[in-house]
Amino acid sequence: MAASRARTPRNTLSPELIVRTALELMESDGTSAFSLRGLAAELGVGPMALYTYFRNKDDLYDAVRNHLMGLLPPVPDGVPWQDQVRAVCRSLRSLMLQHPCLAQLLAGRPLSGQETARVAEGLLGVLRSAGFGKETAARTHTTLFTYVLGSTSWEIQMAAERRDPEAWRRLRTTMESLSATEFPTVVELAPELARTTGGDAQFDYGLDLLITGLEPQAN
Amino acid sequence: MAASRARTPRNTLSPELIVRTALELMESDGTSAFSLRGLAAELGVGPMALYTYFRNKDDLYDAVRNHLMGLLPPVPDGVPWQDQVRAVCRSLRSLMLQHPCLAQLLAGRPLSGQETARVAEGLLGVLRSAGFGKETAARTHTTLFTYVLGSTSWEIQMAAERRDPEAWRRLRTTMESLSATEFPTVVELAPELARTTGGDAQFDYGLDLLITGLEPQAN
DNA sequence: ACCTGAACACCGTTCAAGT
DNA sequence: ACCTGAACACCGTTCAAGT
Repeated sequence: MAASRARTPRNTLSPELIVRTALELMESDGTSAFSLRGLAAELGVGPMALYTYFRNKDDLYDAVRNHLMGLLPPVPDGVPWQDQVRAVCRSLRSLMLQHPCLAQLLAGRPLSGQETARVAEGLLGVLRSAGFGKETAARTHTTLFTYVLGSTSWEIQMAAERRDPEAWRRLRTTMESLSATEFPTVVELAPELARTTGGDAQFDYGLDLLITGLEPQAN
Repeated sequence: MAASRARTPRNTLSPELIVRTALELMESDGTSAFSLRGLAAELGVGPMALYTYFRNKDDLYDAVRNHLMGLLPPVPDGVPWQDQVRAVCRSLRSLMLQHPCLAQLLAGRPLSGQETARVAEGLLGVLRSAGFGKETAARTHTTLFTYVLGSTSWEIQMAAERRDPEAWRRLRTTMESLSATEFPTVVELAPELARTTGGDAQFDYGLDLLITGLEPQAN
């Protein structure tokens, strides 16, 4: 909002500045409220100035996602493969929690860019070193990646819901209106369900289930 | 497209007709191309006619999701709990594959409606009968649900990518440009990775890992 | 190359009005 | 109640033009 009046002088724009500002905007106003026109206003330029650096909105989205994926830490060395897998999955999850727009950018856009390959490389390397076969390593990578994506996206979604009073009221209303004869188990487990929509313990529970299932596959 | 010229007479609209037409439109033209104005045109009415039945676009989205969730088959009886869990998860997955918009409707909208509770009831009932504790049953439900959501959304995304020539070309270019020294494992496992982005075998692999991990929890 | 300004073809939604 | 029509405040993107 700060610079939306002042005209930014020429040659001060750059891909990095645009990506950084886009990210800030997505985080302050929400991913769905993001627009190229709003970004241009924030940067103090006309909407068309952005087209010098990005071919279209999706191209910018890819750049933001690539930037975020570059922030992932390297895989830790010298620990059992189970802990390496845990570390990679937790890193991705906490990056998504820090930057909620990443959930939409990963799920809603086709794959591209070197940075996405870096996650795959880290995880696949761990699995291969642990003795997983080629096909099993690839399958395991997809399984772990989609588990992290799905569970963390859901967690972000539920957290957003809790902040939106209207959505939260509707959810409470639905839960309370559930007939105890038609939905006995949901009604009985309502408190437990409310407690297990997210958080580290919930994430680790599912992750440990997967890792336990994986152990026979290693040699 | 058929009725976009003719004026539909009064009192022929209904929530059911609107939801059904919306679903058809999302499946023929893609979820992202869907608009209230396009839906109204298809129904042969003005855009504002829809607001008699739905408070806004999100309200219509919820109705479409609720309609789809109502199509889920009941949990099979008289088989081991592992097979019941498998059946519930596979049902949800195949419903998502049949109606790709469901992925976006589940991930992008807050929870609401009785139909979403039906899935939870089915799965939680199975787990409780198998001897899972309250908290463990709730945790397991969230884990299984987010696994199905994440893996199937990813599969749908990858399938869409394969149909889009531009996206597909970019992905191939990225994969081929990966340096074999920086990304040795990704390059080595490229064929396996391409084969394991989706399909029944990939889905069941992850599901079986989870179920294997769950077995000690049952009594 | 870098950026502007006007214009096009869209959106969801509000408001006042008609039946 | 059911629906229309005009209007508002937006979009992403193209095109021609300026520096």
